[in-house]
Amino acid sequence: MADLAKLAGVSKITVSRALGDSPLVTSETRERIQALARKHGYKLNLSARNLRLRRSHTVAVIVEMKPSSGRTMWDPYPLSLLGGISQELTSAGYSVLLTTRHDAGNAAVRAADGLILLGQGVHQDAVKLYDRLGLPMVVWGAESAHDSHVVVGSDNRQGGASVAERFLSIGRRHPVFIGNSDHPEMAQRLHGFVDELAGHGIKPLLLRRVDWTLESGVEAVRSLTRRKVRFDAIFACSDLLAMGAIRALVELGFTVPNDVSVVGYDDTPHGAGFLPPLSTVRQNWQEGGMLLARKVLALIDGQPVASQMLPTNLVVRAT
Amino acid sequence: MADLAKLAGVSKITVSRALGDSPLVTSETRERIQALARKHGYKLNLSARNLRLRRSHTVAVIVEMKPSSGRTMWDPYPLSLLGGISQELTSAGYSVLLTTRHDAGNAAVRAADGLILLGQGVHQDAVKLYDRLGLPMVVWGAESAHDSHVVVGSDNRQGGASVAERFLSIGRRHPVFIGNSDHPEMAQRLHGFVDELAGHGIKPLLLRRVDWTLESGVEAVRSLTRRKVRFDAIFACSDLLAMGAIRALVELGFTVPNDVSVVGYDDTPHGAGFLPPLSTVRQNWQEGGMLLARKVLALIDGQPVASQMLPTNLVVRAT
DNA sequence: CGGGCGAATGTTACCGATATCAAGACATCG
DNA sequence: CGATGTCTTGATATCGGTAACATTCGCCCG
Repeated sequence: MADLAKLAGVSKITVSRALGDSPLVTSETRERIQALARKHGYKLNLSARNLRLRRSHTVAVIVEMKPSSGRTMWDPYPLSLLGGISQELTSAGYSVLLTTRHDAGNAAVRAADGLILLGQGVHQDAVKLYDRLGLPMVVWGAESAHDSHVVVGSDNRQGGASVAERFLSIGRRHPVFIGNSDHPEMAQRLHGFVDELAGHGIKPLLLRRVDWTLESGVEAVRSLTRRKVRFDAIFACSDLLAMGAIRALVELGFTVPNDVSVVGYDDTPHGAGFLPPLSTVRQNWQEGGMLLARKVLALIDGQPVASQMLPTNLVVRAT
Repeated sequence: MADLAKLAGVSKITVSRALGDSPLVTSETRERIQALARKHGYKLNLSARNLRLRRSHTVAVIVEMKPSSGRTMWDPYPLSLLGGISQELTSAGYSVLLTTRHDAGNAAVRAADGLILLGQGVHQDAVKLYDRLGLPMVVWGAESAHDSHVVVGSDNRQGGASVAERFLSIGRRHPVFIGNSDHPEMAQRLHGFVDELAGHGIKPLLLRRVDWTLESGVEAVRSLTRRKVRFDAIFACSDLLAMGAIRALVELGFTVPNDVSVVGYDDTPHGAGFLPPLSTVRQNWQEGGMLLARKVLALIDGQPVASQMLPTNLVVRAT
């Protein structure tokens, strides 16, 4: 910047102002200096600016990823969520710092202007951990009554309710829920499901499964038949679970959807390609990401921000 | 740091040295100062350090994402790749800056110490664009003879060849390839496939499909039967294509794998849950990510670095 | 006993930007 | 015509670290 100043025959500060589109400089000098900057490939030094401005223009996104192997990040938090976040933040001039949960104390994270937490649903303690940093923070997941974070998520309650509605409307009377009610988001799906059914005097069977894997779905259905339970509809908390369930059903001689209706959750492309094509509840992740980003930015800006749930919609395919 | 210095009764620089584990300070003072820092919750200011050190300790990861909607990032570049990158970089003290292709000129990207490009396979021009920044750069994808970037990818050639081998070993003689040979990675899968078959005097039918969607797979198979082509094996370049193909085959009255063998690519969890479970070629993304990270770090370090292809392996399931 | 050497710590300058306050040029006004 | 105000630009200090060079001190050795 000093060099540019010399070239333009002005002082450093004038260059700074010109490049920052400050109204304090004549439009003439501004343009002259900007042209000069372009010509010489001048690059602003972000560290210097951040140092002086005492902010980092960075939002840290903390993703829950089991480190090596295990559950990959395939299922619950697809990249489109990250895509939405990234798109929105960078277009606001912010950088996106990606970290996993395990470098919590990371200096770079602490230096961020704001935090977005993804996939912390299971670990409320993790949320508290980051809370201590005292940074503007937005969490993806389910809203819970007794804590005060800003939460963005899809309306899991409504998602569950819409499945119940569908089951009722096609005459199903013995529904089963497969999922993990300890997980806040899943618990809400369950609540929506149960409440809607309760309105019609029906109480679903709850089948608790911790894993979201295919095998888990298979096993769930097998256990149902082992216990000789009567059922005609399954609401699985993820597409993978649903696919596992269908697989087991077919193996056991049931037909889908004639004997048993099955609905999954997430609307993964692979679910759509399943045979038969899976009915499922869709969440709009891209938009969720954009919303998350906008909320942190608002918080950083000091504006009041409220939690928000995005609507979901039931995609009825062949199951 | 100045405050800490006052508290400890030493100078700033001694504090700096103590916290940086420099051998220039007595272990006694070092520990005293470190304890003091912990006690008072001292936080290093990264901007200041980066400014002084003239480096950002940051690697930018540039991801090809269609902005709004369209193909989400589900299919080709799963999060586990990012996970591997992030894990490796942060444990080396680096930050991961996530950006999409569309904020190319981004000041933060230019300030990074290194670049990792993901999903640029289709856009060789994008690679050149970033090349101009003159930063250490590593690209995920297929190695091509006529450019000089450091490339990490999975061995698509070998992947294709292994499918061919399998087809031959089970007596298939009329194989079809579905994919987009303009895409470098896919082209190599095709080459591996074709070369291996050629060794046995067989020439596969090439069915060019640009999209990696389910519908595209369906359509591909329909066009085959419309043209009354004889075929007994399909190698699809993605699991989704394969699932679409199978779906169409079943609709058209073929049985899989009796009439037609089908193999996909990527080993997605959903492919494994498909009915019937999909045979596919697996790539180890997590490891790919870690390798990418290690290579950029080595480049930043000034060490010589070579491209590297990771082995793939064929997972034979029911198709 | 003084010069020399090494270990521990300190002084000063600097990285590259921006905020604050000051100053010069020029127009307006009583 | 001098006072006042507006517009544009500049000098200086500062953000929080670290490198280079300087200093102090104790010890060894001839």
